[in-house]
Amino acid sequence: MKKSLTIHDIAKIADVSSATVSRVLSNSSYPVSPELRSKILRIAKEHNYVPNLLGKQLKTKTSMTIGVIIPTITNSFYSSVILGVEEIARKNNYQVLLCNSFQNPELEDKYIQGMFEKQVRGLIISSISSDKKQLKHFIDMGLNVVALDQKMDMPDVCEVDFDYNKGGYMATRHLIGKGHKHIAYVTAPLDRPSRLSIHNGYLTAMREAGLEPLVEEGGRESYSGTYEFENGKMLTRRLMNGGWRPSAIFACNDMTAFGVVGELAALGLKVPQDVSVMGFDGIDFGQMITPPLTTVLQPTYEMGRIACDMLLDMLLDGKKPNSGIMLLPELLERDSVAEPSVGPAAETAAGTMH
Amino acid sequence: MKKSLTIHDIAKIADVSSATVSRVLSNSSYPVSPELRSKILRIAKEHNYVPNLLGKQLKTKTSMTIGVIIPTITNSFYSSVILGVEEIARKNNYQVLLCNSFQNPELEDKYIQGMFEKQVRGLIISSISSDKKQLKHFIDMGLNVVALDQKMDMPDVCEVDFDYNKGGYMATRHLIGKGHKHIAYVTAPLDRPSRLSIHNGYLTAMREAGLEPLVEEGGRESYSGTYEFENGKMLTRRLMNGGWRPSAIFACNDMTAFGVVGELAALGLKVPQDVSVMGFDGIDFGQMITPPLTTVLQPTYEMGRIACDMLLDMLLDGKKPNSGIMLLPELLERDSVAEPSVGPAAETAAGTMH
DNA sequence: CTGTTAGCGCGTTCAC
DNA sequence: GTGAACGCGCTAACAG
Repeated sequence: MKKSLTIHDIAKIADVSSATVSRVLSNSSYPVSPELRSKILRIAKEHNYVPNLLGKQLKTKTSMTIGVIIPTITNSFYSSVILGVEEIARKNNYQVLLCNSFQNPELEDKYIQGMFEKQVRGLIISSISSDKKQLKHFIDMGLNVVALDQKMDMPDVCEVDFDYNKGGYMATRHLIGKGHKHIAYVTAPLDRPSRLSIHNGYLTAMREAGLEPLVEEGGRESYSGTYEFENGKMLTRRLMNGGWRPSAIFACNDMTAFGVVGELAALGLKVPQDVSVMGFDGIDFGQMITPPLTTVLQPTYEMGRIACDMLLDMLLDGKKPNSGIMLLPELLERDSVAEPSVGPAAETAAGTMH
Repeated sequence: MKKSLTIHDIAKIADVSSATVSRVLSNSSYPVSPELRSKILRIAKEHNYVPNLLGKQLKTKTSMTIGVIIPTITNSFYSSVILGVEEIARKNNYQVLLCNSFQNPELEDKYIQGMFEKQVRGLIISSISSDKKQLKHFIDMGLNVVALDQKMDMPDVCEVDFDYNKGGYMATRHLIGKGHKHIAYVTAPLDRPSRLSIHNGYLTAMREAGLEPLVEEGGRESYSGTYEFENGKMLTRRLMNGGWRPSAIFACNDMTAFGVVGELAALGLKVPQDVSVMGFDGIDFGQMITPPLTTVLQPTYEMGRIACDMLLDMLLDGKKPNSGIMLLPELLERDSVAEPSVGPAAETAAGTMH
């Protein structure tokens, strides 16, 4: 195993001081004569010089890396966000330290500590931890934080948010606009701000239209990877066995909507002829099922890019950008929503109007 | 912004030397009297001491972080692998630096260089770069590498492999066992070892059974996120317009299979009654479509865990484990494959036998 | 323009 | 059992 060179080795070979070598190799603006510069550059290249950033970082107190903490990378929402984060990071010569917290607060804290020890001073986090004490402490010590997806409500923490409320409202309005009156909402547990907001949007739209809402809420979630899907199936079964048969079902996310579609098929019901289905998220897989899923698009990649941009602004300029940003939803109209048929479901609906 | 303490600050407060503080706080085996030990521990805790790992790493020449380079995290195959990698890393107090190469060799090289500069000495990589010169150099300099998914054929590089060949063979055998004679294989470009292997397994099984193979190969791929799906659709269209109508279609991966299923539906054909479809990968979404996809399971999470274990072995013991490991495929029987019907497709098949 | 020197925070000899 | 002193690789102040 070959030993790697230091600036001192290069200095010795070039017969100059290590300071000069440093000035050249670190692209310092400090003046160095063209001859020496090219000579040092040549020698460094010849010997495959690779700088040891630890030395540099120790001195300059900057580790060119940012941390990202998310629940789990296998959720395509987050993997897409990360792709955006990494793109911006790369363009600024930063690297990304990835952590999956599984929504475990202790793990989350441990990760933050570990990153701070490595002198990471920029963090993008989708946090669930209710106890912000530790994070607060690190922020005092110089950590810059951008919150993603989940609100933090902390001073000095920038947020990249998405208008879940409006998304829920838009989706419901779309269904109403198609003529639906019996619109059910199926959701994972309403224990997170984002879910509550979508739910709220749904309720608002229903109320506005003078329609009676019907919400089915799932049980405690697990990280099986198919929880959402199973939840969608289960809630649909419950829904269709109830007396109040919806002509449209709105799901809190696309994976849950897949479950809804699957269960509807199992019950012999056609989408969208018999029942319309609306998702939320806009993941790629939505267009791969039959029929392609009508849904609300959440600009995940863009969220990642923006979050990283904000973080780098904080890191470089030391200035805190406008406290936050709110991204807007967009309706992705595909084929899983249609006007209610004049079948039994619609007739029941008409019946309730008298 | 508060300033963080160093061991010297702690030493001053405790009225001892920084050496003693270091010995206590770094869990050194060096003997220190119990009184001093507890005193130092107490003071460190009271003052929220957080070690600066850069100093430690500079001294000990070990950065407790491993690098992972993959084509793109949005591919659920890789995100699942990474989850496994990170779990093992975390249990060993390592952290993960994530890079998406988009199969761009220059980006790949740049990332490797960047990591090496940060003193990362362990790398898990799914490389596409044909020019291994740079990597070879870094290995000489002390980089430990585990290749994932893509063979590297380099000495000193451990491989975690999957028996794609056998997987392709098993899938085809399964179809044959169900009574299919007209089995087509649709695939993304055969430009990667893994794809060639699956293809090979298919050919072998067909040849053994005295059946005529039919392969449809897609055009150059992009990273649109839905390339595989579109490719599956396109190839299916081409296939069903041809004279030789298959009773079963085997796709090189699940996403492509989704495209096959979707296009078949668009053509008015039912799966599996009219045409059977077999996927490859075993991603979670496979069970979320209708009908649930029969496929070959690739133990991605396990691959990640094993790769990371191997890497840590190399890193800690300095020893190179047995050069590689090969994971075996498993058939995941769901509902997209059935016996061929006695419809037109089967009759045509029978016809060719005479 | 160039070199000398002094740390960054930590671990580790080597004396005591 | 403890402390003083040195150095990991690099940058930045200062002097020339």
